[in-house]
Amino acid sequence: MFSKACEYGIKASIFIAINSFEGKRVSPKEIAKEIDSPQAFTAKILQALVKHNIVNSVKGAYGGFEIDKDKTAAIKLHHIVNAIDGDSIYNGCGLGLHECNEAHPCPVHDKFKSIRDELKFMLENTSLQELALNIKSGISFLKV
Amino acid sequence: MFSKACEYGIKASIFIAINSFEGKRVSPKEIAKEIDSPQAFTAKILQALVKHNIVNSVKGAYGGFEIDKDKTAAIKLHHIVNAIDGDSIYNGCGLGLHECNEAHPCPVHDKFKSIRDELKFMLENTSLQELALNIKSGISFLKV
DNA sequence: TTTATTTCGGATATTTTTATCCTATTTATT
DNA sequence: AATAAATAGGATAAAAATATCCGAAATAAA
Repeated sequence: MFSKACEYGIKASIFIAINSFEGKRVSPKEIAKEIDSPQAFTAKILQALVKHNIVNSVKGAYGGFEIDKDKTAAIKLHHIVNAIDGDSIYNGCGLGLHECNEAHPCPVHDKFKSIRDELKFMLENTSLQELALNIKSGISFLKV
Repeated sequence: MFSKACEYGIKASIFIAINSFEGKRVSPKEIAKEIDSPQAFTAKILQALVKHNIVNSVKGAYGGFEIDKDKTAAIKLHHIVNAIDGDSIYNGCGLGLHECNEAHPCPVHDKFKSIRDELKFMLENTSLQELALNIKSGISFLKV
């Protein structure tokens, strides 16, 4: 579904959000430990998230990664997914046709339509805030 | 969503089915041309489909690949997808957790639930026969 | 039995994804 | 100004996915 990079990116964003609620910045090391991912690779993904203005980074001593508290409700899953994997999951053709639409559909175009739409809706309407709150309250988990 | 190999496998199966309706066997060369895929790689995928009893192969002169006419209605997309990609698309965790279920859900477990279920249902209830008939009648397309 | 045709399957190559390492740069503190 | 602590980013490595090549084996027809 998602690439590894994207999975790490989503989980990292959630962990950063949780800490930002409490005014804490976190390092790639802490993040990687908490989401069970390779540290250096995670750092690279964080760079991408910073470039896409999803995550904010502060260099130097006492620096780290953070997310503006007031932005977590506005940041939706699709922002993160788009930044890392692009939009092909819900916009691309299920069978890889270059041109696939109502007028020229691939064999599974119609079968996939509602699935793709539901996926897109979910990604566009799920906020980082709610995911972070669910982790915080022990409703869901970032690893194992 | 699916791997390239799986995309090719689905399209190849459809093309073979169409030809089998007319009692014709097809070669990797014809298949690759018709579904716009690399020939040798497609041949490898066909071997996998043969091993999984989805496609039948006949060696030697006048040989080629075919699918038992009477099996196309029973062959569902999930048979092909499972043979090539496994079941992780609809059974695996969306964020790659090793253990992800109602009791220990990942952050998107619930959000994905209906999407995964719908995808699974679709794959289990879409037959090769209907996909092949749609291609045959010009309703859908295998390439471009 | 020979020949032509065709799939099978092992070896290899290429590309993409995933992952690691090291140095440069930035910044707060002393 | 010096130092220590961080991220940034380029170079490289490893693994997986995608793709190609070629000889072996099987089979129908001549």
